[in-house]
Amino acid sequence: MKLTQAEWQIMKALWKKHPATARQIMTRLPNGVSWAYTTIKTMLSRLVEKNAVGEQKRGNTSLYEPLLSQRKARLSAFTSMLDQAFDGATGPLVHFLLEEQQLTARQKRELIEKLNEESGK
Amino acid sequence: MKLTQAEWQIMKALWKKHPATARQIMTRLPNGVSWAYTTIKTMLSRLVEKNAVGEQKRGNTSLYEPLLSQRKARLSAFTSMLDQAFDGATGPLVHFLLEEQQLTARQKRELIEKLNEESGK
DNA sequence: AGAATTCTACTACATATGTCGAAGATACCA
DNA sequence: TGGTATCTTCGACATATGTAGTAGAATTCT
Repeated sequence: MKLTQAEWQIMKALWKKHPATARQIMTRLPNGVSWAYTTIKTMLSRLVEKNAVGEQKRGNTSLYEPLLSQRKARLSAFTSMLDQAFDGATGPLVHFLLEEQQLTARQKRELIEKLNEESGK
Repeated sequence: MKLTQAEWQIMKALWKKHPATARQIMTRLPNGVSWAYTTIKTMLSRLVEKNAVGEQKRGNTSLYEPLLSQRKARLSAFTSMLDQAFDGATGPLVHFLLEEQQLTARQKRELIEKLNEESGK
């Protein structure tokens, strides 16, 4: 389930708290993003189509709920980036993470800790 | 410089060896991908537009050359994924990498080694 | 009840992306 | 030198994506 950029915005707002109305989602969008109400409705419809979001009506208003978890969305974003740019190989990615200073010293330390924890169990 | 999926295919073929003609690129595409010659030309034109690829004519034939390095392309793919799906925070990504078994035991070991090397210097 | 507000369902439209085909210019081979 | 293969340039078309307007139904306020 690959989300587009705009869809990510909607999903993030929805993951924060749900179920939620389109109106609520609108208020939760990041500052830079100011979409028309109908734009949000359109995005939601498309997400419902894709089964990434569920919709139930309460009165004349729709309540939306994520069907796609953030974890899965992330996994999908990650693996598709990995396939695309690193031919699916985590090896080069790891190399890249280290070489490109994508990790701060602190993160590296934490990473080491976690890795050690894991190898310990 | 964000590349689309199709553009990645072309770039990968071009990175392998360059300069290269459209025809050569065609033969280097992965097995699954069998685009018409003109499709490849179209992709190349668009990449030239974007300054990701340079073009020089030799006779009536164009020679193409990457202007965008694989490193930069990867960096861009990575950071845009990171921004999109992990709000730009490597912390959650690292967590994710470990939790989701995205790394094999061997990779984790290597990672530890590298991290240690680094912290040592 | 009538007006104002808010929703939904549709439609629309621009730009991006994936994929070519056609037509004319070039190059190469018998 | 004529034919055949190959290139290039343009244009085209479908689907995806971003963004929103309109019209009519439902709800709410006064």
